Formats: sequence, structure tokens, C-alpha cells
Amino acid sequence: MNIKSTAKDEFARLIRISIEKTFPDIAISEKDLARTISYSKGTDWDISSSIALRMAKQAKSQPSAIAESIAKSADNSVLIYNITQLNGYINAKINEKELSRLVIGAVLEQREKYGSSDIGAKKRVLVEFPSINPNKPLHVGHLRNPLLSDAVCNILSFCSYTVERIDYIDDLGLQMAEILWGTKNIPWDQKGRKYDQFLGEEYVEINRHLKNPGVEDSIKSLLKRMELHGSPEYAATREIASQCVRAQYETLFAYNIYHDAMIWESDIMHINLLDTAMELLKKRNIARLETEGKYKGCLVVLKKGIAEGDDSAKVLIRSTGAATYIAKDIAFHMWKIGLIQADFKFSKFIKQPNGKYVMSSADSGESIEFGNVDTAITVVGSAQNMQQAILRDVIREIDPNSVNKLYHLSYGEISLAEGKISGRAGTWLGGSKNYTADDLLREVKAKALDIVKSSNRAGMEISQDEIAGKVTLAAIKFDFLRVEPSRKLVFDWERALDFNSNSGPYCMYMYARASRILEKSGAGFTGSMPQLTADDYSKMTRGCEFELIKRISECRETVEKACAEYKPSMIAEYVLDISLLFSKFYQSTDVLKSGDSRNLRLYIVMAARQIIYNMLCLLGIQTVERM
RNA sequence: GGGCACGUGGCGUAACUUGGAUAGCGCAUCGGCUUGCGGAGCCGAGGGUUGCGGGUUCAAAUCCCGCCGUGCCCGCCA
Repeated sequence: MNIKSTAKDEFARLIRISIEKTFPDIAISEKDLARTISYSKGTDWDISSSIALRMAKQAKSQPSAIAESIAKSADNSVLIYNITQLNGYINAKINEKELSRLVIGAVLEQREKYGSSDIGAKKRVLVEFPSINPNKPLHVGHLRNPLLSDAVCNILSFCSYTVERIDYIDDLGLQMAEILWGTKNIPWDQKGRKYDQFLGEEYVEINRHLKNPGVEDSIKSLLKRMELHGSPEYAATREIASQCVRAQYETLFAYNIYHDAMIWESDIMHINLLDTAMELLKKRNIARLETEGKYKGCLVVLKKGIAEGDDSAKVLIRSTGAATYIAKDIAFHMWKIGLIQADFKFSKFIKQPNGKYVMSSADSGESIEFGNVDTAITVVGSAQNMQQAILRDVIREIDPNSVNKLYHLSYGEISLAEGKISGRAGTWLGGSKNYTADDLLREVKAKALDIVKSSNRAGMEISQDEIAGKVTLAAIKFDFLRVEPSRKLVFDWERALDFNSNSGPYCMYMYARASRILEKSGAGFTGSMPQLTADDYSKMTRGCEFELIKRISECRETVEKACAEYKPSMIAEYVLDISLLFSKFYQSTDVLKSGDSRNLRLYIVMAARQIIYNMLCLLGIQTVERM
């Protein structure tokens, strides 16, 4: 499918030919030309390019003069005509009938694939998320990570990348040692609570004891014994962490978020991935064992070229012999991009509602090819920007080319109006409602159910509960995803419960309206009507129909941009725009009573409905035919 | 103190990477539409010196420099 069927491509082609004739000495890349082209609104023309303004310097001439000669010698085509110049801009009209024919034809032909791209064909990507400590429930502060990651994975897949969704379980950290201490020193009873909720609440309680005499020392000795593969402490920790991750995954399943595999920090140590990595760093003189001074007995990363401006070194192996978090993270990332090999074994951990198992690294099991990918994306909050920068610096020292395979998808962290959300301090425990991901779901669903019940539609094939569930996820996901990742987010209930326009439910509603119109028309959803003739397209008018068609034609370029920049927010913006345009379109034209234009308009409804469906899918949002 | 982000009408945001015509959208406010192909809607109005100051340019929300403000990070925690 080489025909891109957009007016922009055609306009670019005509301009290019004209420039080659009029300014043969000036070379302009396809990309540069494409960037100057945009649709126009509320003007006498439909599309324009500012290429002449860019050429002015090189051509040593006035922009308007350049634009004039390009416009004059440019040929018209079926799609683009009336090419003129104004203030240095090259403007043209679009044959709206022809554009509609091309765009609608492409949508109906490609269906759920419309907007997809092959830019990632034969490339493998690993996305690590959400890597939440296995000692607490997911709270709203955690939630941005999996929602963002899931959408990024969906977009990558839509662009033909092969995607591995990997979770990293930190079962060896201080937090787990503290939990282990708690099991032995404070009353320990789940009392019917969900396991992650139970651990989280106990963890808050444990933190009240940390300053008592002797507690710190016993936690430290636990930490050491935990790392010994096969010790009772190791087994106990892994069991607790496993139960907690299962509970956390239940939450993720409720959000329709799934993984391919999980890698345990303890396994990174136990199959010697860590040792291999550290040996390499020592051999390459990137890390060094300090024999005196502040870091005596530690393996540290040398200062040279690393964490510039910071005169303290970064410890990889403590003087006690225990590895730090970043050391294991470095080893893990080296494995991800194939700088070192590891013989991970995988066993089935839990069956997901999508039918697939999450495979867990384990003592024994099957060898599965994960890792050694072309791009490894790590989704981590902006608080860890410096950690990630150091990690990249180390990898760059090993191999300057490999570092480009790593991408840190950093996002602004979520806070509450009253401040940071802390698992340790227990600020996720609210008053009447907690700030856990489970509670959020419950609260939003209660409201969704109210609204669904009040709409009282007859003849529904799916239950009100199911509809409310989908509306709930649409509201939450859209709310988290519509903001650009780097921006920080302040969570508040009022906004989470707002289903008005600019929301996921609004887009869902437009989809349902489109579905209903098609249903009533008797045409169905899949284009079973006779093909439109040229005569049908001649019914096209230049109003909101044309605006909608133009925007639909921008689908693939939007998807590709969102993919290249890892910004699902662009998809959210786009689907919202399509929904708004569709809304205006069906309010101003009575589709079913359209007479001559009825067929064409039904096809426009079909196309818009398909776009909304495809784009919401990328955001992890499901649609319903009625709501 | 050093490093990294961010700053756009009352609030939330888009456009910034790649400088281009009148800074787009939602909420809130005000006015209108309404027995419909489903009102979770549509139409319209008011509200902006794009934090401040300078620079580059024919052209700056966008690029550069300096301030100011906010957040995060700077541990033998993870």
C-alpha cells in the first residue's frame, strides 16, 4: 500500500516537481517539505505550504516571489487545484470529493488496521514496566506507569514492532527486609484483606518501629541472609513477594494490562548476570575496587565522564559485599540489549484474562528468548532521571553505539493536592476512600453505573455492569493519558469523575452514536452497502464533512509521530478531535434522512467510527455499541 | 550549593523537538438550540502583553542567554 491517499502527500509531490523546475539548484528533503504543509481552517484555501519562506535565504530572493514562481509552474491534479501564492505561502484547494473517495476507501479497506504503520517492521522492543516494589498495593501514584506503558506498547505494535512487556521484581531491597522483619516482630494476620493491601498496611505499621533500638541492625542482617540463594530468608521473601505480585497483577488485570514476562532481581544475582556484568566493568576499567578513603572496600563507578559535576562516586558493590540496586539495574540493562548473555529459565507464574501466562524467571523451567532487543524502553518516573543517566553513561563507556538502544521514558510523577504519595508514610490511605488503584476503580465505577442506569436504554445485549466497567476504564485511562508524559499530574477526585467532553467516555459515546446510526440505517457496521459511485461522492459538501475527512486522513502520520516520541497523549488529542468533529457532523446533518447524500454520509459515519475504535484501542480503551 | 524538568485566559491543557498567516481545545461563567438518526450533545459570547528581561531572525509560545517561580534528584536506600 504505497498510496498514502492524503492530500498532503499529493500537494508535496506537486510542489516538489515545481521546485525542481524553477529552482533546480536548491535541494529540499522530503521531510523538510512535508513539515511545511498543513491543512488550513476558515480560509479561502484548504492546504498550504510555507516552503518558500524557508527557501528565501538560499534562493536570495523574496519569499513571495519564490512562492509566486513555484505556484505558477505547479501543475494541478485531480486532488489538488488552484495553486496560488499569498504572503509567501503556497496555497491550494483540495477536491473534496476525490479526497473523500480516497480516504473513505482506505478506511473501509483497511478497517482495524487503518492508521497502522510498518516503521517498526522486524524490530524488537522491550518495554520494562511498572517494576513496583512487591510490598504494597498499587496506588494512584503508581498508576500512570502501567497506563502509559500499555498505551506505548499498543502503539509500537500498531507500528509493526515486536513488543516484549517485561516486569522487574525487586525482591531483595531494604523494603523487603523490613517486611520480613515485620512478619516476625509485629502481629501478622491478613484478616481477609487483599494480600497487597495487607502488606501495605503492615508496612506502614513497621515503619513506626524502625527507630526502636536494635531494629535497624536486625533488618540489615536479614537483608544479607535474604540474598543467599536457598536460605530460609530467601525462600520466605520470595514467597511473600510472589503473593504480593499476584495481588498486584489482579489489579492490573482489572485495568486490562498484561505482561509477557517478569524478571526477579534475585535471579539476576543467582544466575550470575550481576557477576558477569561487574567483571566486564572491572576489565574495561569502568568500575574499580577502592582500597582507601570514603569508599574503601567498595566497587565504584569511576568519576571520569560519569555523573559530571558530582565528585562522589557511585557504589556498585558495598563494602559488605552486597550489590546496590543500580548495579543490578546496570546488569539487567546490559542483558536487555545483548551486551551480556544470561541463561534465564522461565516458568508459568499466573494465567492472565487474555489467556496468556506471565512467564517468571525461576530456578528451573524453559529457556525463552527474551531480551537482546533493538530498543529497550524503561518506563520510570522522573525522580529516577539521574539514576538512569548514570546507567546510560556506564553503558556508553562499554559501547557508544549500544547506548542508543536504551530509552528512558520518564514521566512526571503524580501527587495529591496535599503532597507526595508515600507508601512508607501511608499517605495512600485516605479518609473515606483510599488512593489505591483498586479504590479508584471502585469509586469511578459507582458513578459510571449511576449514569448508565439513568440512561435506561432498552434492548441492550451487554449488562449495565459491563458497560459501566468499560466507561470506568475509559474515564481513568483517558484522564491519565491525555497529558504529555513529562508533565506532572496532581490527582483529584473531581477530575477523575468528570465524564464530560475532553474525556474517554465522550469518545465512547460518539462511537456508540455512530454505531446506532449505522444499525438503524440497516447498513450494519462493515460496509455491506453497494460501493459508492462517483456520483455518490459528488454529493460531498464542503462543511463539517470535509473537516472530518481531512482530519481522518491525518491518522497515520499522527500514529507514527506518537510512536516515535512515545507520546500516547497525541493519540488522545487526535481521537478527541475526531470525536468532536464527528459530533458536529451528525448534529448538523440528518444522516438517515439525507436523500441523495445518505449513502455517502453513512460511509463517513463508518469511517469516523472506525477511527475512534482504532485510536481508543491504542489507549487501551474498549468501546460499546450502546451505552 | 550543583544537576534535571516544568511555567500558555480563573482552572486543566494543545501547538515547542522541526520558528511561519488570526495561539487550538475542555471545565467554569453568560446567552441560545431541544419530543432527537440517543442531550454524556450542538451553536454563540466574554476572558491571553504564552512567568519576566534581553538576543538571533523578514518572522519567536517555539531557538539562544540571563533572571524569577514551582517540582524532582544529588545515600555503602530502592
